[in-house]
Amino acid sequence: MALRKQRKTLLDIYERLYSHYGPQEWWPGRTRFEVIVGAILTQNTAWTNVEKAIANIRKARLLSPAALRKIPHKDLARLIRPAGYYNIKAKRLKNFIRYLFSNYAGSLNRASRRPTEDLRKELLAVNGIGPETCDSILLYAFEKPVFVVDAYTKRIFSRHHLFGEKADYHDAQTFFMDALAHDPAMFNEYHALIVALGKEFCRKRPRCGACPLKGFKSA
DNA sequence: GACCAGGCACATC
DNA sequence: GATGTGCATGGT
Repeated sequence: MALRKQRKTLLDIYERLYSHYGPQEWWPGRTRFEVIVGAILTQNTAWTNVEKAIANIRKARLLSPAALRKIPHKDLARLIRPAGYYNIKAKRLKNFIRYLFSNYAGSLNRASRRPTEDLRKELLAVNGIGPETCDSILLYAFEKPVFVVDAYTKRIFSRHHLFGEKADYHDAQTFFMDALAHDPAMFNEYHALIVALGKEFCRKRPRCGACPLKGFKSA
């Protein structure tokens, strides 16, 4: 009963966002590998800065696991400079690459055949890949049915009292995954819509203005 | 010039 | 287990 209400609330919000923003066509990356690189580079960073970093890697013709494996840390750090935290992110990219080669011979296709739960555990064990980056990779690179929670999700849903202010990542994720069908395409669109809404209206300092969730009442 | 962005690991209490 | 801090560029 409570779950049905939760489901209706979540679907109502989804409908509002979808009719306001339309399809988001995420992730903005051309290949699986590019999606993963973006997922790491966008940690606490504006996407416009990530685009510059990825463009630099592409221009240097290094946007592949094998190429990034060979390039020295220092050179990689220089290329991704616009994305900020470039030293730590270069290390994180290298950590992922090392994992990919030692477990899957550098093949994302091989990795994608692994059961979701196993893949999730492995990714979380890579230093520099936390819950959001991990789930972004699972959903957007591997099309696994995993709901991605980010700062906007927590902010928006706690401000609307749909879950507590101190709900952690797993609490928030469970809120969606318990109530919704496990459909990767829908999870993809929902998270992307939340980010679209967040960017426009729900930054740290909210500016609700013409927010499509204005006046929203949960079921 | 302050504030913020599609986090994460690590130190300290 | 909770809370604080470093990591850094570029846009508003």
